[in-house]
Amino acid sequence: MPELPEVETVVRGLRTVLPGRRIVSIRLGKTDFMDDPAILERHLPGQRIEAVERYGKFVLLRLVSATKAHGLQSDGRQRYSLLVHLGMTGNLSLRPAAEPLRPHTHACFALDDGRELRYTDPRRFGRVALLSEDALGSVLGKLGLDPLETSLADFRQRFAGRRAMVKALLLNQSVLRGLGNIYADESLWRARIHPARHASTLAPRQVSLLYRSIRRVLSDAIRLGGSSISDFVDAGGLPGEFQLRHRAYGREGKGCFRCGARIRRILVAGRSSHFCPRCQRAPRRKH
DNA sequence: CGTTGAACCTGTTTGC
DNA sequence: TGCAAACAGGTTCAAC
Repeated sequence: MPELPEVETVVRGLRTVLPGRRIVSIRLGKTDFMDDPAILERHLPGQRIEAVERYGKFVLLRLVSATKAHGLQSDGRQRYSLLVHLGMTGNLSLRPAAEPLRPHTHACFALDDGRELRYTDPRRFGRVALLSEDALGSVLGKLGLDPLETSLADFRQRFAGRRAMVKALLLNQSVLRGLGNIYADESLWRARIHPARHASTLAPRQVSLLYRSIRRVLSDAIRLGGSSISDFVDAGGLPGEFQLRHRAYGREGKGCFRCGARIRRILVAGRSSHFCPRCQRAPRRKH
């Protein structure tokens, strides 16, 4: 579910409500996917949410201790950020505190306005962590470029000399941050590049087409509120609409929107990869 | 470096 | 119908 456009959609929804709110108490369910639940319980109550940000596929709540009169950590205590990764099935939503919990709700953060920020995640592939500035920096520092905030020149540089298959590179968060299986396939379809092409064999023209395709696909998807394949909903519970615009992902056996050939699905980099065998020519086999 | 497969965990869909 | 296998938006680690 959650790739860059879905996470951005969630963040935008949270941003309309959370900044300025104080976390008054928390309740945790299963905690095996959290870095350190005890730290959450000890330090989260009493924090005020200053800002909501997205970094790649991570949601970031910037916090400041609400016990101090002016919000500045004048006592020299650490500033914390709550880091949330939605994994495959994670969901953040804002609900009235009195509303019954949905199944698989593993964290409830009660706010000072009577609402709760709730984290739900059936598979528990997500991540929840309360991190100091330093710890946060070391997590985010491993990530690559944000495709929407990157120049063509920098994008090129990231691909230069890489022999890996282009699909593997697009999914690698230390190269680009935010793409996942859906948007990698959609971008490659748009750029007419086969997922198993080795990056170093792409012509400069193709690299720039890929760059533009990624940005177009991601910004269109953000505009439509992300893709809802089976269960993605935004912070208010509404589904996205970009799944109606998918051209490759999930369309195995159906006609290519450009040429009519049947979309195929193969395994590349260990992931299902959907592509048009006519528009996206297979790389010449090295012998 | 790059690739592959397994692992983490639960729910849904597909196939015999 | 029923049950097992396959599959799912992600990431990490070991082994080669």
